[in-house]
Amino acid sequence: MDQQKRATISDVAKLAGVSITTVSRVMNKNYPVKEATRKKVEKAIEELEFKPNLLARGLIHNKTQTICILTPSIENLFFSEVVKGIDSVIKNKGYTTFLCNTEGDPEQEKLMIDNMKDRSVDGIIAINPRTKNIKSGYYEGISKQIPLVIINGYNRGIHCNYVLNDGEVGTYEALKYLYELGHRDIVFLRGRYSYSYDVKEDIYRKCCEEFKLEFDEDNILIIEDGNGLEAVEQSKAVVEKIIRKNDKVSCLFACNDWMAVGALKAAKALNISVPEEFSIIGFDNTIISQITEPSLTTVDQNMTGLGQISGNRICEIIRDSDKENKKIIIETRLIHRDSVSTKI
Amino acid sequence: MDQQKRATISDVAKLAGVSITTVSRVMNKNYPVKEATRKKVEKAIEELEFKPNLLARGLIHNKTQTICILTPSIENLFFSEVVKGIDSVIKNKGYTTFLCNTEGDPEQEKLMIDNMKDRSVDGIIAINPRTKNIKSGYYEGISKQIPLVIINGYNRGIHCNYVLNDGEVGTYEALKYLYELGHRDIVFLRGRYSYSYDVKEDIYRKCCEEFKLEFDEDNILIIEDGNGLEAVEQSKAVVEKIIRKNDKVSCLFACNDWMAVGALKAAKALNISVPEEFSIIGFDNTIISQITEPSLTTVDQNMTGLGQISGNRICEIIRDSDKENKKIIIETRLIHRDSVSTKI
DNA sequence: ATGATTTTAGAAAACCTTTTCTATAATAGG
DNA sequence: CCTATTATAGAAAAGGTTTTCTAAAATCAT
Repeated sequence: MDQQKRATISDVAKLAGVSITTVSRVMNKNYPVKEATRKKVEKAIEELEFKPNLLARGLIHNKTQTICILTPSIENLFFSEVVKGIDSVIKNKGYTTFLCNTEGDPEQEKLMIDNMKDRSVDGIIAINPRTKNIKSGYYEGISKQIPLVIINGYNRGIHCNYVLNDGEVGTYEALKYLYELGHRDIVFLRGRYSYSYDVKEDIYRKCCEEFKLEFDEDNILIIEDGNGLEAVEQSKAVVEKIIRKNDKVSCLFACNDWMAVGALKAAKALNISVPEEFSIIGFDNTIISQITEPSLTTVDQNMTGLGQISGNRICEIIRDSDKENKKIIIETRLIHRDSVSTKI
Repeated sequence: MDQQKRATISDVAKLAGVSITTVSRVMNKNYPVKEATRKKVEKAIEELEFKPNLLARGLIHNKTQTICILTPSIENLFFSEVVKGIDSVIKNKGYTTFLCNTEGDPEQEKLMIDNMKDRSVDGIIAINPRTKNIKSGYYEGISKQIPLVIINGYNRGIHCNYVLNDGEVGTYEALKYLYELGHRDIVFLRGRYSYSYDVKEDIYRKCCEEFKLEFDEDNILIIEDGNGLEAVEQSKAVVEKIIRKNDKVSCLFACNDWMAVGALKAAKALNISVPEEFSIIGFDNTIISQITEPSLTTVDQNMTGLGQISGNRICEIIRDSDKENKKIIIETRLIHRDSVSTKI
């Protein structure tokens, strides 16, 4: 490797016949320099292709123009869409992103944040961080040391900067929609381990009351893994079972699109047509909801927007350090596609 | 923000009553230190929760324990799967990843690499970089300055470290499979701008000769955007057109799963059943191939493996700098699902 | 022309480590 | 007991920048 040594500021100074101080001033335009001197220096900079060493700069300012994105799994459509949103805005502000995959492990989450502190990142955006670390106050502590934005991890009483989508309203509207189409026996399908599922189940229970539906605990289906093909398989299994068991059920609300796909596959396996005989609503509006046959009616979370807003927010926090914490809520929106029809 | 100042090495030295040199030696264990002194120092380190500043360290060694992953679009399933693979191996070797989204723009690609050089990353992994930058020799130049691995961008005569999947064999096997099932009029569907599509088209043309198929230039379909919903829409349009126009065609080979989904949708729109009346083979074996109805027969690229091998390779290159370039080829594998049947 | 003020530029300290070189203390060998 | 060697520790330089403080040069007012 012919690592031809990069020119340093003193190389430039020597070539231009000035001091390094002057070169620095020409680079940063933060102090007047006589026109003639500037020209000389600029010529030398050009000639040597001088680019300042960002590590040295970071060492002085204790700023690195880097932001860390913490995610449970980058290969999940939901997260990668959010990451894209974040990246698209902070890039324009001169930041570069460190990506940390925690694999959903609370301990790794902490280790990685430690690592990021050691690397002097300017801010951290944690996407769906583990509830455990939020509730324990860990994040609240971090938030006092370093600019932090938490996406989808709001906990009452824990003071941090949050950006989250309104899962409550989204769920309510989806359920109400089913109700208004005449459905009375609605299956609710969720994963076991996420705060967002708890919130949705809560709304489901409230809706049953509000709409005076005959509540049946068995209509709440729980699977273990909430994402990916595992979620599809598991959902398929439990949905097949409930349909076989209870022929009154005419529709299903799934906490995310994966689960909805599983439901779709269950219906297909039982030779039940969607949406004519069975309606399905998903959540997230990931790209898969447009690929299934029929396409999925689902609740849009505006994931890119979630990312963009978080990106802007972290920059704000970095800029004027100690403003008070904020909780920013992104609206959801029911997307009508082909997996829902009126109750016959 | 109560950025309580982190302890520095000299704080530790002062507290322990030794020189900073000694503290450094205790930290790095690269020089003998008397047991009693070590104890004192270790106690001080613990007490002050001292963690060395990685920027300062990087400045000296010109190593930062960071690796840059360059990708056209992280929200694309294919890329995010590869990223996950890379991340999983380099994490264990103490590296942290910078993520750069180029949005497929050759100029951004170069800017970001510049940025990464300024940040003194230890190595760069470029996933599906733009052909233009490879052919122009740009990457060959970079490769001489900094450890570099190119995933899926092999170009004969351009000397770099490559990791790639065997698109040629994968394509050949898929086409041969269709041929052996009795298909004689095979549509080929590709995107415009990627080298990997060129490779596949090449094989397609060779297969037509080898299998003595009646070659028809019109059976090569080209769409503009190769990925995501755009690819689905565009594919649907062109496939509908070709089926309408030429009723002999009985099957289609798509250069990736998105395009295959588009073909699936086209068939659906024309009320042609897959696979009974029309067979479709995709490429990549992304998760969507298991979600479509029917599920897609496709060529598996082992994306996680691609990532893992690239991660290991970059570490090797970083370690012993100037070994010769290597080209590592990952095998592909035809995955049989439900979108292909014998020609009736 | 002289002194006061403003421009412009450089020297040196600072940021936090690592590493080389030097010096002292401890041990061994005679 | 004295010298030669080894074990241990510190001072200082280096890495590349920014910034403060000081000094010289140029401008202005009188």
